[in-house]
Amino acid sequence: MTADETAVRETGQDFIRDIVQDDLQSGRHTGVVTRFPPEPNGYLHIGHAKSICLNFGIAKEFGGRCHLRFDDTNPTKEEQEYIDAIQRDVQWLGFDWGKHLYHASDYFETLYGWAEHLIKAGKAYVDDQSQEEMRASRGTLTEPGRNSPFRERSVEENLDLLRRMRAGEFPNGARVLRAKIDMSSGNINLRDPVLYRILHATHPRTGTQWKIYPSYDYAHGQSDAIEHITHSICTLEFEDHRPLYDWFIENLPVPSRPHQYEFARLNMTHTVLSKRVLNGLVTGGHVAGWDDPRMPTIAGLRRRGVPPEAIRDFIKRIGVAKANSVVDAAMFDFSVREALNKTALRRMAVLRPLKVVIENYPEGQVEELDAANHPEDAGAGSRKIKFGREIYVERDDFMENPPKKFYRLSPGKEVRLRYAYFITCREVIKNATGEVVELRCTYDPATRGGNAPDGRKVQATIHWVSAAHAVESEVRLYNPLFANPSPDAGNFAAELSPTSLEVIGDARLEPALAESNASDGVQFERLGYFCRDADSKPGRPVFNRTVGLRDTWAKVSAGGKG
RNA sequence: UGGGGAAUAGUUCAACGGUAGAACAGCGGACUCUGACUCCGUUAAUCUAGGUUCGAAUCCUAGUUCCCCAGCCA
Repeated sequence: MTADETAVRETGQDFIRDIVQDDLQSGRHTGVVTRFPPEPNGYLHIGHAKSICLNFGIAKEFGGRCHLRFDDTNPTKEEQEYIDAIQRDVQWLGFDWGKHLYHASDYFETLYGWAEHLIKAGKAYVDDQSQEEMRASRGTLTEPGRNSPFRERSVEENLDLLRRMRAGEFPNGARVLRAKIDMSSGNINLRDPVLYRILHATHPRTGTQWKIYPSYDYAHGQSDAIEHITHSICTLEFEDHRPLYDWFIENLPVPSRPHQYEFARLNMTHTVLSKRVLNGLVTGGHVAGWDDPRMPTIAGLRRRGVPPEAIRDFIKRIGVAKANSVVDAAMFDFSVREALNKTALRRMAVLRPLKVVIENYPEGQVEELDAANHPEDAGAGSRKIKFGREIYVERDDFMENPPKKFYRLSPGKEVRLRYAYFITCREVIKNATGEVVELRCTYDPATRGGNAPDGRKVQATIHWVSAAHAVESEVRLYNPLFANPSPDAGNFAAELSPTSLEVIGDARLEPALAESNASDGVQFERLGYFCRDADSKPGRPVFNRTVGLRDTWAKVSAGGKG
């Protein structure tokens, strides 16, 4: 290998980019054209994001282009709603197909013409066998299939039959057009695959114009060729379709010679990335819709507050290879936190309020304190927060009988109220059942703003909101849909986690949060990243937890090592 | 008993015959007006057995394990 080649190699990040690079370098292609080819039969999910980032990413990196092409060859499953949602999601992810929006249905006439071409070449025939007969004669994984009794029809008869199929003369399932390849092939895809089936259905784009529809295998590669796709990138399960892909390309007068490459699809712990299951979750009412924030759909992640750059970063981190794998969901959370940490403004919110009365603070007095919007970014500015005699703190930030490593509030202990004062817990008030309902504390006026002139330190800083000014809010805490890291997709309903959604009805927010209208993520200090949900009503905002902050204390306390 | 693929730290990827490296997770520490962030340190891997070679994760042979394929779905 020359030094020059070594230098080039270093920019390759995965085996597909290596192939693209080699093809460009060797002159096999002068430019790169890829495509993202969704079937509009469901919403896009994080697994599709991998393919989207790969296809659009490669096009961008190598100065080529990427088409968005709907693989709309099965009108019984496809809907306009999905077509619209897919475009919205790809755009939101940050990719632009420009004017290159296509549909396999754009090529129906050309594909049909090529079907007649195959018949005339003696390479396709109309089969009258029933579905059951075809299955029976296809053979098994270990036994070869048998030729159809209709395999040797004349060109004239085949042409006539195909034309009558197109004209709608036959009912669904009566006949199919098959390629004449090899019924004894070890590769079942080559045992005379179906090219066209009769489907009396309404297509979102072509309406009732067509009575026959091409199969995936017959449509996909030819669509690639028509669009001059150079690298047709798909997932592993299509690996043994490649010989068929190539067979069509070699036997048809196509305008270009695309090549198919396969990579391993994404799998993640605690979720299921299968359109069938996701569809089942929606139609079965297990979730609130395709954009339920617990869903791994792009729409769901967006509603949960995940920024598109976090998804792109995650996809970049997991890489591309041919080995099946399951990515730890913690890796996704990391990308989300990393993206949000940079941009999310800091705010204070108390999820589970515990009232605190500051006994030595003048009754009726209110003052304004400065709070940074982003401690690591002075450019984000600051805001005023109101402080008064009665405040709320987080119930989790108080323990009557704390273990040794509990730094927060407990009887006699002094802590800092973020951006405000040091307070010391003097008294614990309980109700009849023994539940702590209020804390009586004192504050040190000299610590205004959060620093003690005498230099004394406190172990903890806790968040708070002014009771008189706080806005009551609903906060939705999301946890994985499946507690099981590898749920059984075949039995997904039984696998659903009962704690995937926890709704808090009486959270208290600092007023600045009620004013926020944008969907930008905010950090509730010490709690996590949240975003305002569209269900918000005037005076009663609703927030979704996008992801919690890393919580070392939770780990320590859960381990009983306190 | 068919065809097509894949095996490297707990996880996901690198290493393209020449020192097995990163990220996430874990563990320990520093810093801190977020038990966050950041920083530092650290645990931890080539499926097995042969062979070729000065040298093998990489090449060869034989195994093992896992995944995909028998839709008129994609």
